[in-house]
Amino acid sequence: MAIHKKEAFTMKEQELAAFAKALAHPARIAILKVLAQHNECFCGKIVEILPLAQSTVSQHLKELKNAGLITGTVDGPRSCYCINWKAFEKFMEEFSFLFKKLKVQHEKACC
Amino acid sequence: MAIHKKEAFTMKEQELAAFAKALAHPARIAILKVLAQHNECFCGKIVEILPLAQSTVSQHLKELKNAGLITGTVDGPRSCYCINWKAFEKFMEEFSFLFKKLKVQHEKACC
DNA sequence: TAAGTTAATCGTATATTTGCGATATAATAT
DNA sequence: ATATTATATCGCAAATATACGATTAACTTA
Repeated sequence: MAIHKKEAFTMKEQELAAFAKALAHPARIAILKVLAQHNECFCGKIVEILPLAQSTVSQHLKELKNAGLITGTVDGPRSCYCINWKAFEKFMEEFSFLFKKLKVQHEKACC
Repeated sequence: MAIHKKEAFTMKEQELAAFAKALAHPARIAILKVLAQHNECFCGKIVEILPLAQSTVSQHLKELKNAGLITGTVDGPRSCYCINWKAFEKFMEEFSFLFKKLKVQHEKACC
């Protein structure tokens, strides 16, 4: 492909795509579930529950963190991860807004 | 990586991830916008608007179609693509449901 | 200080995605 | 029948993503 063309699209399109990408792997959705269900949400707990190696879980956590969906704070030798509900909600709203906007545009264009 | 472990997760997790994946590229979000804004939504129109080669657009359309987000019907020498609003709405609802479920679980776990 | 625990990072292998030109296919128009 | 048009598919190159073992870093405990 040579060069990625993501920068050719609008910031909003890129943002939405990045959010969707963070959720685009079942492991990351499963991790969010674990984080929601357990209050003390450190990496080892997730490794215990999911069928993935520690390094793999750590990598998925990093991606969720980069996307802003979770926060990670150092807690002694551990890292405590939590869902960033505000960011999560914001993204959900933006997707819902996109969907509604598309519907309105479609109605204008064809009906 | 040797082996993908997607099959180790629940069907629902895989479904949601697959939907997110379809939206995980700005080009595909841009394509959905074009489809919503134009009533006659064939491939050439999209190629005209987006800074991508025809084969690339065709590939993105294929992925959106595989994810069930759009339908494509042959219309003479062209293919007419339309957003599958029902499927789109269903997925939006499932994501919104996931989000709400996570919040409820989190409240039970920590408050 | 030494040993143990936890998680991040590195290195590597493999799979998938992205992108495009070229070609093939299918319908239309001349 | 031939040329034209529109799109799908093929083949390739390069970038990314996924997965894991090994190592490193950082903190805790004995």
